[in-house]
Amino acid sequence: MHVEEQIKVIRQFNRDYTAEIGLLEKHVLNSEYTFSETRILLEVDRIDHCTAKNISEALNMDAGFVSRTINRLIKLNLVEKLKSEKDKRAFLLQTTESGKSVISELHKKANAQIMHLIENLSSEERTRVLHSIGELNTLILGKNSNAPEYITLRNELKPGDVGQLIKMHGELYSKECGYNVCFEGYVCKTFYEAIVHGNAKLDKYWIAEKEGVIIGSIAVIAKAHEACQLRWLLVSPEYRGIGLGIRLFDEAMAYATAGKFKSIFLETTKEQEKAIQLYEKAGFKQKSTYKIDDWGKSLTGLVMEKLF
Amino acid sequence: MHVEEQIKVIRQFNRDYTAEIGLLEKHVLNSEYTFSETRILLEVDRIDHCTAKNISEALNMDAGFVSRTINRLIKLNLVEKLKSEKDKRAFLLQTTESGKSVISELHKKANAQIMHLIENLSSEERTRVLHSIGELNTLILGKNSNAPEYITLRNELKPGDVGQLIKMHGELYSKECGYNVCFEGYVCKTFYEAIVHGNAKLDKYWIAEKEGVIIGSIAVIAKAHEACQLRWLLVSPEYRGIGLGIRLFDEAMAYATAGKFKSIFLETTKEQEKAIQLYEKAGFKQKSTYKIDDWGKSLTGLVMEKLF
DNA sequence: ACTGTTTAATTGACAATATCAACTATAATT
DNA sequence: AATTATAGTTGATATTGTCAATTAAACAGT
Repeated sequence: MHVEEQIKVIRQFNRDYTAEIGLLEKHVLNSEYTFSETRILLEVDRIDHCTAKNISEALNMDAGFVSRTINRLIKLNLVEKLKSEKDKRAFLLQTTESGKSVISELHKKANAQIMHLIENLSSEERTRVLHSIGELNTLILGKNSNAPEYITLRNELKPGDVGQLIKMHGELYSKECGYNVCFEGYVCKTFYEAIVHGNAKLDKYWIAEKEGVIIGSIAVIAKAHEACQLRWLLVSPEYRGIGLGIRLFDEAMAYATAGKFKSIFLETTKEQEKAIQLYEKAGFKQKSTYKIDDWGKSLTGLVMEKLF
Repeated sequence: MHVEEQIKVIRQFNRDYTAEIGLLEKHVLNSEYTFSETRILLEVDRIDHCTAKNISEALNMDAGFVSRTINRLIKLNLVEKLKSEKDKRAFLLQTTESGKSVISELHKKANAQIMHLIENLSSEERTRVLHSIGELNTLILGKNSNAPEYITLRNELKPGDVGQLIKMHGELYSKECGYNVCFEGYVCKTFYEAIVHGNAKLDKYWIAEKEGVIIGSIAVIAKAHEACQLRWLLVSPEYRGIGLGIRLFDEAMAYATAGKFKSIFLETTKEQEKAIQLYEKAGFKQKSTYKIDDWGKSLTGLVMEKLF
């Protein structure tokens, strides 16, 4: 799609979305108070130690208009002014009890509106909505919410997970290492063997998710002679540098060393210097190497092992 | 995430997004004409055989206000009224030459604004933006733009495609047929064999995409004795019923019968009655069956063949 | 063809919101 | 202490939103 087309699509969306949200807002704010009165009331409640300045900035409103409207709200007994100790020019604003009850009604109404918007969506579709919102938040609004607390780990594989992990491997190693589609085919083989011929009781997978989207993975797969293999350690580029890789690695190693296995090994390539450093720091030793020639460039495969 | 949290996230996004777009609009419409004048002018231009009624509906404006504003635009020589032949109460509105040039400037400004918004994004990130917008368009705004003209077919496999196709197979057959993760593992094997051990010259893949997102697939894979196998026919549920499956199938069959092969076969299960009908209509005959027991339920595999 | 009912557009009156500039009291800076 | 900046207020005015009444044409039913 050309840039011109992209811009057209975005502009159309902006028109439609703001129209839709505008309608919702209109309905919600359509109370016995005026539109601006309610907006300001909500803002006074939202902001702690709120001043008139805060409001005119937050809502992009003229200071004079805000001043007048606040004084109207005070007459209506929804808001009260407290003297600010720090700055005798300014007042601290807060909602009265009666204001709070008005607000609570408004929030109920607004929540009901949004609920109505998504009530016919399946939980899977709601996840898609939230993911898309997260994408636009980061990409368009420049808001990052990669806080670790939103990232969850789970152990069961859901339908589609395997494909998603293969996809991520394919895309990532193509972009960062220049591997071709043969590599992705090879990853398919590793998953096929683990899923279809693996040991359901001993094999363990960790999927790191944010808002329902996979952003990282690792697994411990049982092998002969009480050994196990560490596989598919992966963290999406956008989520690196927040300790997610270490977290996944630690989880996997904790399980591997918990008594069920006597050793662990992994396969990587000489290229992955940073990863090799991590593995060596954790006690892995380089054991053997082999040639890889069909991933688009000549590589040296590396087997690393740690005995418990 | 709880529904309450989801609603909170959505409401926050709505506030932020409308604020952002509002700012853009403000900047764009900040010309020598008033906000409403420009909005109405743009609408007159956008709508063919436009009447005042159309505008007050499209922009959700009071009919009286629209009437006054249009008459002002006429005085400014940006818009002109033509008598409507059909309805002598109404007038047809259209922009004058001078109106058109004003509009063209506005569009330039608006496009530049959006360009500015996305100029620092990589093409991959822009695709993510458009995909998210598409998602919100369907899920929130209820807009379906599944018109066939937006769907493109391509033949090369890009990094991540294989994983995405496996993911789609895993999710789809889990949802629609109740297959377990073993099925997804089996799909991995089929891709592994085709990608790593396939015949790059004879094998051919078709990927159906919409806005950069895969929505369907099919492939013809060369086999021994000048036979070939039809594989991975898949159409996302949201895009069924628009002939995409047939389109993919026809493409694949056209290639298979073009001289390079003497026969084609495919594997499916007895369960897939609709698909089997399609294949039989195209001349495939049921050839043999086999048992499948590890996909979460007992199934009868079916091989179908067509000789050319 | 006549009648009552809608409908597109207009107009008047007025309310709500937006914008600007002037002004007061206080804070911050030098 | 003088200057400059800031929070809030007030007045004037422009723009936008809302409602009800009016006109002329269209429409539906008899």
